[in-house]
Amino acid sequence: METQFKAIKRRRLFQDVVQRIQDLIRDERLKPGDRLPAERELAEQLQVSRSSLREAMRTLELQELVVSKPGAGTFVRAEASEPVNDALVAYLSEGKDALLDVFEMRHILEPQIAALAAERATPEDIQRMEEMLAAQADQISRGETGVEGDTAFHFAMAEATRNSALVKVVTAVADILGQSREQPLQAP
Amino acid sequence: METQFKAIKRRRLFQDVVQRIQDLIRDERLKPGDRLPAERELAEQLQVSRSSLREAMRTLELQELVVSKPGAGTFVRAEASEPVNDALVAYLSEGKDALLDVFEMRHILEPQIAALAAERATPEDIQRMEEMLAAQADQISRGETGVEGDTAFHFAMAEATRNSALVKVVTAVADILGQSREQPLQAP
DNA sequence: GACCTAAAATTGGTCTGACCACCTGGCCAA
DNA sequence: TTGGCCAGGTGGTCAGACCAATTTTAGGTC
Repeated sequence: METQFKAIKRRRLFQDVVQRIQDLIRDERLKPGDRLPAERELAEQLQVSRSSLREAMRTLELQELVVSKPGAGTFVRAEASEPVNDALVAYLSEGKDALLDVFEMRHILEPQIAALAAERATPEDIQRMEEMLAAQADQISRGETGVEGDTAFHFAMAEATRNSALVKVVTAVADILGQSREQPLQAP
Repeated sequence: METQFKAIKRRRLFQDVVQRIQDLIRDERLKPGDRLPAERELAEQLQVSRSSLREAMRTLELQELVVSKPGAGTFVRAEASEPVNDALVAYLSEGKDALLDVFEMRHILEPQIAALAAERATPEDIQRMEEMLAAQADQISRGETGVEGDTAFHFAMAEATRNSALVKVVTAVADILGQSREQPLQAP
């Protein structure tokens, strides 16, 4: 009989440090552009050696959360959201039929988001969405496709849900679909 | 007078080491499961200090190319079939109430995914999902939470939709929610 | 005061050597 | 065969040092 043992995963010091600093950034106690304390000082504050702290820094740097500059210091990265969003876009665009899949995902999300948005939208949200729709109608009347307006409307609706995760995904999806329209011709 | 500046990009030592080992793995001179030379030895071979080598290891580990086991050694990772996109996970985890938002997104996706899966699932898919459910029930009967089984079931269902985008998002969501259970206590 | 320059202080990058906890494998006794 | 014990190897962590790039500061000039 096999009893099941919880896999004891060894926790390394630098991982705790990474977590700690990630939290500080997420909670916006560290804002983009801020300089972290010097390695020696930070190591002492966190009660770890500089070696461990530096291994944590390499991790954070690879996650594009911070950037180290010799002689200057280590800084919280300024443009966090946009480039990371690029990564999401690239990731979701990978693979065969990715475009169709993304389109389908949007189709799935759309009604649910609309429902959520309807629950939570403030008058301001509604006004914004109406503006988006008006802008879209305007675009179409000018003979354009109205794609930009459509994208903006979906984005506004996602924001009205007050759900950051949905906003991120919708943004990425809109990006991908928008991109695909702009470059209809592709490699064989 | 033309002074031409060669684009000086500051290159750090550990980055060279990373490159070197990446190449070895790509060229299959290092195959999955292989053990790398010990840190002390490898450092001497590459003519760098152990500190720099270790920073390189953290990078390779974050790229999921190798894994270090205390007392045992560092091994080339068996290729992960569906590598979890850390960037996506980190991105969706950003911000206030991110966890709640992610949870809500899963709640939104769930019924839709189930519907899609129901349409497209093959007998094999169904069998797999049944196995997942059985495993989950088994876990619960042993007094566990059944979380792993639950996660696996959702993943199987997402795969049954044949939609790669959904699989990716569901995987990331499961990862985030799973992570949050493992680390309940945090910094003050 | 404004402006430039060079020394001093600060900071990340690297190195060295050491100690610890853990894993492995071989040896030996029960 | 089984189980315990021990030595060697390995990753994890630490402390202190030096180097190179950068920032800050202190003088000095106009």
